[in-house]
Amino acid sequence: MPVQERKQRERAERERLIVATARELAEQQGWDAVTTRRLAERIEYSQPVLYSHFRGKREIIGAVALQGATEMAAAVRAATAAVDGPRARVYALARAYLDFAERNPAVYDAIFQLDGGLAYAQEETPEPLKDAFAALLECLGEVVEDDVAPGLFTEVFWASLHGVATLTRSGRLPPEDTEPRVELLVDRLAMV
Amino acid sequence: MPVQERKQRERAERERLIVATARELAEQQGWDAVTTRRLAERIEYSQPVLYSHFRGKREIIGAVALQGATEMAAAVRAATAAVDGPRARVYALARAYLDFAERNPAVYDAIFQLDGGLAYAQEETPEPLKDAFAALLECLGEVVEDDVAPGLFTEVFWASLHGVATLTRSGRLPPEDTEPRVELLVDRLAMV
DNA sequence: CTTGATTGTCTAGCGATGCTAGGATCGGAG
DNA sequence: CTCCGATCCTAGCATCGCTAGACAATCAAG
Repeated sequence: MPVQERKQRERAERERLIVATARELAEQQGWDAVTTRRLAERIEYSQPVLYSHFRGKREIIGAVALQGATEMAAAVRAATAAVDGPRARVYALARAYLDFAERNPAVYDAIFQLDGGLAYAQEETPEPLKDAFAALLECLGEVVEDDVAPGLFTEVFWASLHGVATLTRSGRLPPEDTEPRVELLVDRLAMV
Repeated sequence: MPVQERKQRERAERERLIVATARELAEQQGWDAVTTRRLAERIEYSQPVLYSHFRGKREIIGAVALQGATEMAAAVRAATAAVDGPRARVYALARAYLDFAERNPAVYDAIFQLDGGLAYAQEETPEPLKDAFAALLECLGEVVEDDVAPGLFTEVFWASLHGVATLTRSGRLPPEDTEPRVELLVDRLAMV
């Protein structure tokens, strides 16, 4: 009975469309503009269809976050893989992280600021989130001394980048000096 | 004609009441629960009265932010004043900052996360915000080498604390290890 | 003391929001 | 051909931020 399979395929396809459209709309006009009505209109279905895929707006944000986390992990790995030397890799990581945040502000918010109903820092944390953290740890583990736990070091480094990213984007830090900030951060935190 | 003065006093008093009530409600149930209706009900006036004091909800958040920034500056100065040694002062500052964020999450959000319509990092930035930054700078300027600008250093240190504070409170960092994170941060960033 | 205007406050309502109930419509199975 | 179940939509609920316009209280002038 391949008819059911086709329906399942179409359903999965529509779900991807919802997530992609929500993401697009959020990047264009911010998450506040992502209303269930507008979203439904853009995918050319009625509102209740959204609720047959997701429990609510939160879960849609969560879906965008998972997609974004996967991309961010890939971006970080790509940026660090091409670089020689642990310290230089950390620089590349920091720049790639902030670059991702700047280029995909809505996705970054979905992952790190908004409530997408996801579990963080737990066993049941979704794989993409774990993997994004792992991508950071792979690189940062190389520049941590023996007496410091790599996980702890990664958390601190990540938090610092997160602070720079969010404060800059909300206008609380002047954007011009991002580069020297990153240099200072890497110089001090990464002690080979 | 002291009757007008009395009215002005009463008006100012009511404005304080609005800000205090908004803050209280936000700390109790989160900023989402601070609706104009609920707020009006609590101060025992009708909704439009709020709009005779503030342009809208944003400005109310902004007012809470300014009040909070003043308190935070005082908290930081009080925590650092009682400590001997520049490095120990930096520890005290970091703990005081994170403590303030944990004890006043809604106020912290008003200052550093939400949009209160305030200008940051500019000339027309309100005095309380400038002063809060100044409070950090006073302490951190003591542990910065000559070849690093104190302002830049303060920004980076602040951003790192902000990252730890926000990621912890949103459940993205496990709260148990905050203490070692702060130690690592201070050890690395503050190089006497 | 009585006007008239100004100031202050409230009731009621607008256009949105997230979300849901209940009816219509369409397809495959007997 | 008829039924039944899945699928989708219209319509609506409660709530949101915000505002217009009516009403009442207060004050200066006659």
